[in-house]
Amino acid sequence: MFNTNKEDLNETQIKIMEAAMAEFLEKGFSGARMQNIADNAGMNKALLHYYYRNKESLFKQVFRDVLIDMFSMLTDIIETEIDFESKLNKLVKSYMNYLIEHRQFPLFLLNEIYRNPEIVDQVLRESDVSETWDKFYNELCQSQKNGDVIELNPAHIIVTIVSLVVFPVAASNVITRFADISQSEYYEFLQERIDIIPEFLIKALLKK
Amino acid sequence: MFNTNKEDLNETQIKIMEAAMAEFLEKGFSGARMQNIADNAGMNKALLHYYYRNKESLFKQVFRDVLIDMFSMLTDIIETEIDFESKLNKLVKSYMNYLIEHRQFPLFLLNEIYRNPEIVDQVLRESDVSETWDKFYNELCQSQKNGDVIELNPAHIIVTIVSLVVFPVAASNVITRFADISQSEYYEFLQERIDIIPEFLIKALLKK
DNA sequence: TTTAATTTTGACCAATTAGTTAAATCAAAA
DNA sequence: TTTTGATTTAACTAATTGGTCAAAATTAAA
Repeated sequence: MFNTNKEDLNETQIKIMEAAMAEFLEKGFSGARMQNIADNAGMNKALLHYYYRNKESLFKQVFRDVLIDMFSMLTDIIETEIDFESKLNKLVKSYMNYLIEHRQFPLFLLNEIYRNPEIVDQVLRESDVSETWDKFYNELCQSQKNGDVIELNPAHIIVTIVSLVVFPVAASNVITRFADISQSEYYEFLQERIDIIPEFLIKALLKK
Repeated sequence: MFNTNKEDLNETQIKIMEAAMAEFLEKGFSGARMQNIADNAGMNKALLHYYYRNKESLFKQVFRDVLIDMFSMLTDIIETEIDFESKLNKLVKSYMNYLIEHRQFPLFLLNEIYRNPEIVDQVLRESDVSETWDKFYNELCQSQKNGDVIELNPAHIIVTIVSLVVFPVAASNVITRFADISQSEYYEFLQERIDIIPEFLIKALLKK
């Protein structure tokens, strides 16, 4: 998929990547400051530019890493050969769990892809994300032909699934503020959803 | 709700607000440039500061306007007295239509509230957004008591509805890139969803 | 041990950017 | 017409920020 081997990064590079990821996730590309990254990595700013030509290349690397991380587990599940209902159930549960542990990822991706399409396009093209989705798409079509899944443009079904899984995490800050609840209360709420959503989807999408 | 009367803005202020909104929606707070705003408003940068103390106050005004716009129509519909199914149907359809015409709004709000909670908090508190949601929440509870709506924590129902309505718009750039389709193809797709989603929700949430 | 290459640093630079100031212009009132 | 206050501008400032460079420190090789 990508030719980034985390193994052949030295200690300095790892510290840079950790600090850079924290900074970019929190502030986004335009809000992030190279000086902050250097400080939090415990080093001189010039050393950042020694390892990464400029802010953009450092950002690209972070973006790559986030994208890989977000889709590798997804790919693993989609590749396994089980019936559609089980796969849907496992996919949704695993992914919701994953997103709850990486709450910053969805909004980061949504945002940077919106604001920086050029930077991001090439990274996206290098990945095999779309192939993975193709496989799921085809299995969905097959399940529809088998009469297991309701008749509805499969693209709509996929967007429905993704919406229900991703949005509550991407919008967690907005929701906690609007509903005036604490982060931990909302965390509990999301935990509940891990059981509710697969059930909801299976009821709504599968013919019984 | 807010005491901003668009009527008592002079021509200059209107030009500023239009240019500022375009800039902030496209680039976000940290990516936006006062110079760009001045240029696109066809004026000197100092004039910006004559009307708005600083970038932050200008941004707040834009944020306010977006928030008001996004929730005023919502409020109108929620306030009308019709049965729950009709209200849900109308709410979802109107709002999806609205969002398709204002695609930049959802991601803008998600993002700025995440990155700038302080700036945004006071604007949020001034609004009566939460009251509006309370009314909908109560009507939902009532419909559950009447046996019209399935038993499920109403908060989960509301988040489910909002996810399905908002996410496909907020993520439109990501989805068009991942699915490798054009903006206009996705626009068609969203138009289809305006009929699909209310139907889907009513089937999933209402007892028949 | 000496030499060469790599890694790290402090000090600096150039460009950008938000914000200021004082003067000029304009409109309305006296 | 003159004066007064509001509006607009050009030129400027101070601070921030991404990026550079030459030298120092460290590590690896000879």
